[in-house]
Amino acid sequence: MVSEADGAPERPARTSVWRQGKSPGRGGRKSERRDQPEDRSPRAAESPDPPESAGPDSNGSAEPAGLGRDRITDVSVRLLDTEGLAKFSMRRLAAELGVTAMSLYWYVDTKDDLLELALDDAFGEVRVPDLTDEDADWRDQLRELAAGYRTVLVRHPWISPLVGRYLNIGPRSTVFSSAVQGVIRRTGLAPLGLTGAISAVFQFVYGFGTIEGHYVQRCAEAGVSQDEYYRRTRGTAGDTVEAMRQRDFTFALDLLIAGIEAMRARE
Amino acid sequence: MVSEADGAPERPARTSVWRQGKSPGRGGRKSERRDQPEDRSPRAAESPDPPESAGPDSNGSAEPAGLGRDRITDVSVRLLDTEGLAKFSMRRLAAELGVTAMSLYWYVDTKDDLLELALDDAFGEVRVPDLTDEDADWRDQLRELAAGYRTVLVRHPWISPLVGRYLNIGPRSTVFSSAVQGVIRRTGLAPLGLTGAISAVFQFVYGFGTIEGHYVQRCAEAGVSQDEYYRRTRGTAGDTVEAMRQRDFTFALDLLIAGIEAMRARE
DNA sequence: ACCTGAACACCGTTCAAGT
DNA sequence: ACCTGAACACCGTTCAAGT
Repeated sequence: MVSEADGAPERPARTSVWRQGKSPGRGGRKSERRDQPEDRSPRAAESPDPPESAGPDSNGSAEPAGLGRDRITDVSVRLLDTEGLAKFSMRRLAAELGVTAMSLYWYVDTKDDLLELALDDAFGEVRVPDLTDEDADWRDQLRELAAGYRTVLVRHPWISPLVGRYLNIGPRSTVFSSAVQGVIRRTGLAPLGLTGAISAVFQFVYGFGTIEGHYVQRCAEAGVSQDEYYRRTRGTAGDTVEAMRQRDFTFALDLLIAGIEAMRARE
Repeated sequence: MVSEADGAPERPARTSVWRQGKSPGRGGRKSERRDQPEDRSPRAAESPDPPESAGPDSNGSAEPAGLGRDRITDVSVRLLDTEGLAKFSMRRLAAELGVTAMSLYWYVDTKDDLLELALDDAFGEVRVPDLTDEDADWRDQLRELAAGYRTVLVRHPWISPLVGRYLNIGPRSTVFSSAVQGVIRRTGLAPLGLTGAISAVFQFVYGFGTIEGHYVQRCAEAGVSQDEYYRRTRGTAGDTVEAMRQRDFTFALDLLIAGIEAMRARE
């Protein structure tokens, strides 16, 4: 929502994963895909849906060491972290879970749905500032949110290409997006400038975190420190990579904040 | 270089495609991959390399309607535009060229190399301003370059995920990067702020163009206008999507320029 | 010099079937 | 309710061989 990149999805983005809180959903045998909003009610199909045996909250301690959507999502995130998006496959994940690939399709309609779940989990890691605190400086809150987003992008490099692939309307993504809007609203910019300012700031953080994560990953794969890698590709040494990067990030964020203040004063 | 997104490459980024101007390169039977810079001189292998029969400039009109790296690259770009990155395969491309997939490997070592070539071609479409013109306002030149980058990102949505995948040191990419640096240098910012300012501006444009391209693509796939799509997903109508977007882009760019001026005055 | 056929080790997903 | 085996239609890439 805030920024994105493309991995060229095969089918138009849908929102099906989020149709029901977290209960595993049947795929429906024929996968009738329509873009009409609300074309299938939560459990309207002809098949006998699960009777929700453990009461309204389906994840007590009742999960009998089985799969479950939560466990599948957790292991997906771990696998994506360690092996990367390119090597992530349903078969590989299933093997990790000690099960065949086809079992996964009971909990998830497609691989894309699974990735949406993992992505939303990752967004849950971004700490959001308390927007009801009227004494807090919006600049500090903006810096906190930007830093948090950057950190997550670097910690989970696979999220960058996914951010643009889906609509990102999962619960945790929504919390993040709302926080972004909330912080920018506190700047005192005129309403017409809000979305532009959101773009300016968070597209920047997205791009910055994306290269940074990529760089870190490349170094790890090459078995080389960031400074060593830099020395090899750029030649000149001098400062440490992390120091240069932190300086650039801070400078750019200060630039954006100064820009916001200038625009606010302009109207 | 200026910004990137990740499609999770399988192997560490190399620079092999650019080792020789544009002559097709043999793969080398065993593909000895080392990261040492300059570990293989242009033509030092044991295999008998092509004798460059048509003189130093290999592409006169001597291409006998065969493949050739240029034609392969051109068709790749066209295919990527029409069918997207996900559906782009060596087999599909070969079919388009009326040849088997394996033929391509005579001209290109890997699919990644091919994508690097296509990406560089796309960067060649960005018009760069005349940086030697001292009378020109850097703000105008910045706006021109930003608009050009945005346009290319939207016209070729597949480049977004590739920008981060490779080093982008092809000839056309290099021209673009140099122009970016040149424009920012003209702002009068102190040297330490230059890279940060480049980040702020071009990561923003990258992110902005990426969502925009994605949105356009999604609408096209759904066979629906942008405004119709917006109405369906957001509900409220009012302004046209293109108008809102242009307003946001302009506002954000103005914000960034104001930010640059503020930072310049600060030192 | 250029191109191919056959093969290897993978994919995501469906379907009918098991318990 | 949950899981599987077999199958379909794909991948990128290698290798030995053709002309």
